[in-house]
Amino acid sequence: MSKNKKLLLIDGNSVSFRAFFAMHNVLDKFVNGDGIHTNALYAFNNMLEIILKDEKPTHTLVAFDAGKTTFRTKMFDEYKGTRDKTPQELMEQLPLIQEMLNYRGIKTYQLPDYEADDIIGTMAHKAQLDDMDVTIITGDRDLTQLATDKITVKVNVKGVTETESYTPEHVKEKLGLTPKQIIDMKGLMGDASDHYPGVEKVGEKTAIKLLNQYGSVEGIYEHVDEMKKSKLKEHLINDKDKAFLSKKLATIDLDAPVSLNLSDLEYQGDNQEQLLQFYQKMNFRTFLDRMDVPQDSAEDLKEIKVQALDEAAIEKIVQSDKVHTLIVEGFGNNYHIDPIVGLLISDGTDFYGTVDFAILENEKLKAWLSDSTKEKYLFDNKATVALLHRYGCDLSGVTFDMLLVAYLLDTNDNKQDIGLVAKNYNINLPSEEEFYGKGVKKAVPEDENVLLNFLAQKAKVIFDLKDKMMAELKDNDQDSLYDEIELPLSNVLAEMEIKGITVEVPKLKEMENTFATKLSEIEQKIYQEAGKEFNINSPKQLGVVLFEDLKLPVIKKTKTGYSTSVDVLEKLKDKSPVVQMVLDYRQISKIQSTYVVGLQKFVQPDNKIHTIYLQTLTQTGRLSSIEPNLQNIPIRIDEGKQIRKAFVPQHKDWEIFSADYSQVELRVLAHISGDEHMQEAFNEDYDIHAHTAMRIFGLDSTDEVTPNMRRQAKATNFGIVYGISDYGLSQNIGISRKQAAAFIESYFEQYPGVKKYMDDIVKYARENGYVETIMHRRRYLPDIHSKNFNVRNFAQRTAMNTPIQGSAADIIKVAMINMQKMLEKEKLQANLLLQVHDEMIFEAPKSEIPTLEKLVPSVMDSAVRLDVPLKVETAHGKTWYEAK
DNA sequence: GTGCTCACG
DNA sequence: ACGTACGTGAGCACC
Repeated sequence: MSKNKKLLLIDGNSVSFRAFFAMHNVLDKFVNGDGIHTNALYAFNNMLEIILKDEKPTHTLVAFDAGKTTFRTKMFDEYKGTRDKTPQELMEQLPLIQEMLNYRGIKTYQLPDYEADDIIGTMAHKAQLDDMDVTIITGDRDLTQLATDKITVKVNVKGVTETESYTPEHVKEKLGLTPKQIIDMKGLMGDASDHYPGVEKVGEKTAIKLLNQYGSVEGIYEHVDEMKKSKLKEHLINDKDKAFLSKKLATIDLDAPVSLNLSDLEYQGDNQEQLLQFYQKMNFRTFLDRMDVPQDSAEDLKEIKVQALDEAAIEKIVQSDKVHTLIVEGFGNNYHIDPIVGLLISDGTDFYGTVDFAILENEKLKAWLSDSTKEKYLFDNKATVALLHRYGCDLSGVTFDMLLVAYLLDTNDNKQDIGLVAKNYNINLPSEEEFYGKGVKKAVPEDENVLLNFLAQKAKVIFDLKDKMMAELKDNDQDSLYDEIELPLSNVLAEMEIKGITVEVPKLKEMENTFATKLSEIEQKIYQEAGKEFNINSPKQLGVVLFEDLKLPVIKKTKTGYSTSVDVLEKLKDKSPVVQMVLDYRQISKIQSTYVVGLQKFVQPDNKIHTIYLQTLTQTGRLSSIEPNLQNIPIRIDEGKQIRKAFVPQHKDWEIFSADYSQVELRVLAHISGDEHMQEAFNEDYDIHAHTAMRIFGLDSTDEVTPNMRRQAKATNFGIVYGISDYGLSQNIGISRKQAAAFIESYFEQYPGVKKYMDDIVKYARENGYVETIMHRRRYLPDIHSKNFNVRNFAQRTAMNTPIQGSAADIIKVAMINMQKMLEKEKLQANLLLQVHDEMIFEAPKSEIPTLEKLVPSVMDSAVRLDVPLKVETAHGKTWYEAK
């Protein structure tokens, strides 16, 4: 009857579930005035707005599951038996979601004894008979069996705002099956998450193969007798009943006793008034903003009156006892060189701003900035300190750095953007990109009032969110991580960056010439061998030469062609002389472009490189270093290591001094796992890798350990820290997967505490949604609940690794802060210049080296108290090269 | 802008 | 059966 009618069907339970876990990391931020969590509600509504806009349905229905028992549990009482309980924080939101849907003019429905799937199947079927187009939105793939020419099934991917569309063509492309055959596939393979069995040893691959041959479960069993004798045939025969039962369980009912007519589903559109009240009750600012209704002006950020930051204003500021928020706005991402564009100071009531930096020469303002009794809030202390330093100002008295707090609360808030943080709290402040534009359009607004108003908005947001964020920090037991580690560290890092490390450019120039000659030599040889000239740096062109012209065997492929990575080339070394040449070329070319040439671009007129440490980026709590990255200067191969000869102390008669923690991650593991054998090894200061080798190879003494055994044990220790898999270990040390699995088993037998830690931490992550370090640094792991095997496994390995890597990061951060204090206290001239995850690099007068050799290890090994000792090794020399 | 490769811990 | 080591940044080719 109607070509242009369109029905939108949503699986309420599965989408709510996904919405909940997609925003699980912000669970505590989304709480309304009544203490009810609203994260799933928020994400669900966000998705709904996008879907309604895209689909423009005329009819809508959201189906929910009615209860625990269904006709399926009657057929098979373990159906969905082992499924985790729905979290309480989600349970309380389900009625709210239904309420909101009502206000949005969308019908909701549930039916005793039936799942949402069956309601959707039935209504989709009805609508199809009526010639309507149907779109189904769901969080899980079970519904894809419903796809037809008229019915499209869209499955949420990555959260809920993106979907993957399943049409019959798409199913064919992905699986090589028709949608209906998905039921047969599930019958054969079963479903782990719904907890019903299929045929033993039959997974997706086998199921698809069988169905391509025989069409359906019925078809398979008609021909099962004709199959060749095989394990598969045996399993099929043994599990015939299971296959048919599972197929039934997997089949969505298209004729459930649903008491709805299509006309009941007509989309009504929003009830503005009720929806408005509802959003207000839920504190949904973003949605209120979109509703285009007048708002409470007290909360409105749109216009803030900014007064001039002049001498009169400064007088008021310095006289005041109030806390002030300070915005020093840089433009560009390198605050060591890019310009400052604006300055704003506010006590929350008055906002004083200027774009004229002569004001920073004002002595009263200078004194106020450096006065530690004058309390200040800001966003990004390190950047602010660095910017002000360039104008001869010191900064002190900062107690709230919103950047650091946001990152500690959730390591995913690592975009260094105040607008993005504000959005997490439902406050509509433009992001840097939204305000300044991006790409070629990126620019400071011509009208300075526009800019100052933006800065005022930032200041206001900082005031508005400070209490809430600090309270969250306390709830998470992270206040001392912030007060005692991250905030003091930001000052230490600022000092290190500002100080910079001296580089001898002539030394780099000299290397550049040497390597250039070497490169062109190898280049010519490669061309000769290959019989043609080509770009060796192009993996594509290189692939053609190696695998087509020279016909070398293809070991690995990438998405786009042949892989030419080191591990592939290593295996092809003896097949053709050109392979070794390419390896040599690659090595030198990397050193040349990234380091010899690359680093020179960063040397400033003071002959120094000033890197930027990102303190709020990594998921584990480590630092990272950019522009340039000084944490990956070559050391493993000698040609590369030469680069370090260009890094020198800033004065004659000074030296570079370095100190690193020995096996800090394994010591952390020994501590947090409490494993007796591993702790003993460290307490007795044994060679840990040899000791591990002795244990896993069942030897009586470390004297029997061969170098190869030690090497393998070392790799296993690393693997353990990374959240081991037999495959990963086998690849790394070139043994079979079986052998690797045996190593791991033996390892866990010898170190049962480690095994227990691995099991417990994954369980902890599942129950709490996050893991934490010894200093309570948190990392949320929503993927721990993923249905996807790979995604879930990755999250599990992360759960194992993060507390280890993160605690090691905590430890060195404490050591850096203590070290800086100690240098000051002892009035040493030595400067802390660099940090490379487990080591600190200093420059110091030669005369101070003996002092440092005692002092630095003692500060580092006493940074925290673990159940095993920390061990520190030091070295020094004229250049960084010699300090190792 | 994305993918590949490779430098570090 | 699935396809894997953990955490980063930068240069180059190619679209």
